[in-house]
Amino acid sequence: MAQSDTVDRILDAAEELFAERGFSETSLRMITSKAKVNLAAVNYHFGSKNALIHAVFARFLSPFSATLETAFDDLEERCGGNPPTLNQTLWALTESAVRMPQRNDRGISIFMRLLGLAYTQSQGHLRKFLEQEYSQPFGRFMRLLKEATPELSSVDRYWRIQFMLGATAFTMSSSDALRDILQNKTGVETSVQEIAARLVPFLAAGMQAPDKLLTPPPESKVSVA
Amino acid sequence: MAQSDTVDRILDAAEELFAERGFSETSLRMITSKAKVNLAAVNYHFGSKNALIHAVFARFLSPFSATLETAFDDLEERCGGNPPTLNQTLWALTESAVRMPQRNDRGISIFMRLLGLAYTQSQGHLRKFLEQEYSQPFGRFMRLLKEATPELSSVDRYWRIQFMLGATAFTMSSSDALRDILQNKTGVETSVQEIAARLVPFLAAGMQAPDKLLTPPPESKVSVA
DNA sequence: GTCTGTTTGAAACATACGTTTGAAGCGCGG
DNA sequence: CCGCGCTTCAAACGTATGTTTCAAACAGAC
Repeated sequence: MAQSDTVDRILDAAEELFAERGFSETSLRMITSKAKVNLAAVNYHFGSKNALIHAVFARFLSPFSATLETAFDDLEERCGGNPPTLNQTLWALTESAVRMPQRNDRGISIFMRLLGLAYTQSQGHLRKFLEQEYSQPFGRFMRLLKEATPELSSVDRYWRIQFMLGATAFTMSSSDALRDILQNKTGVETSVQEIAARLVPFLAAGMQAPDKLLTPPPESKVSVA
Repeated sequence: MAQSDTVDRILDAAEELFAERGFSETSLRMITSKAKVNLAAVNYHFGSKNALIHAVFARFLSPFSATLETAFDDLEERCGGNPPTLNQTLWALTESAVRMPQRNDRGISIFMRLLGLAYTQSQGHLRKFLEQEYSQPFGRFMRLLKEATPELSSVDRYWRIQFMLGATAFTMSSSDALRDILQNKTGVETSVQEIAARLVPFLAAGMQAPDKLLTPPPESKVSVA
């Protein structure tokens, strides 16, 4: 291709390997040999391994971020002044993720897994990069969530958002494995879209759970060993 | 103490470092220098780094597993034949975790964070170790969940359990950080117990969400970039 | 006190990593 | 054809890792 396809081959290989093995556990040598390029190419084109990680994220996060912004625009316009509901907000998010232009059939899975890893493998530099690069759509999502759940105290909302993020990031980060397990056990095939379709109602219900509900642990006489 | 406290010092240091940095990112040299023991001591007493990781888990998972079993025994006895409710089951679990005999004040946080990491940093050997070592209480928990949610199809239940695990593991694995953020933003202090008290209702509500509820994405005209 | 098995200690080993180097190869305008 | 950017390549560098080695220190039994 026009602009040296070496850089794309590296990004493709890195994306896939990062997704299936994590960042620290993936060496530049694995990446370059999978991409069939010279080892030095990574440092030549990207500067460092960390910069490569950033580039991998930027490649799919930037289009996603744009798609998401227009989805939120549409949503807010459609609601004309009234704040969108929780369900609508969550759907706008998952729809944007699912509709992303894919490089290949596993695109969505990789995308999800990488996002999960980003949250999970607390690589300081990655977190910083994502925060300062994509703070706008993230902040907007938070604002929409806030307007959609006015009945929650901000502390309650804070924790429940963390729970949502957790359920999402975790599930998505191992969606491939979970799908395979289910497939083996029951023969049921599951698409990422279906997982999302099950996840959203779960999240919405949890988010709107009756109350802090400080259920006293029901009279347990557990004798601690 | 009697049986060389070297091994305990190593376990203490390893536990703490693993919890705050992850497994691959923690070197044996960090561990041994924090524990003030010789580098070779790890390989002498445990055999390998992986075996050390297993030992760290076994040290708190075995008592926990025992505590959990008696909690489930109590619960089932108290229900006399009837299957315990979802709330009861979840509470039995979190109660057991919280009531664990602690080595120090941060014990619970470390415990939680390690569990989160175990699920999250897909170290093949760890997963295998945990599966074959603690399959019994885990399987029992699954059975209780199944009996507490007979209205769910097994596929629905499967996914919702994953969502619960995700919310829990993720939240717990970063509970320290999340607590600090909230503290800085609002000045509110939060104990692990309080997090659990907020998490359980969230999980229960999500688990019992109305239905698969295949909400059609509400008429979006998103133009994908 | 001496012997024996266990534990510690300092040093080295082999390997893997991210990164750098400098020469070779390439495409292209002059 | 030459010369000049950009890119590729093989090789090396420096560092960090997990693990091994073997001698010294130790503790308890006789």
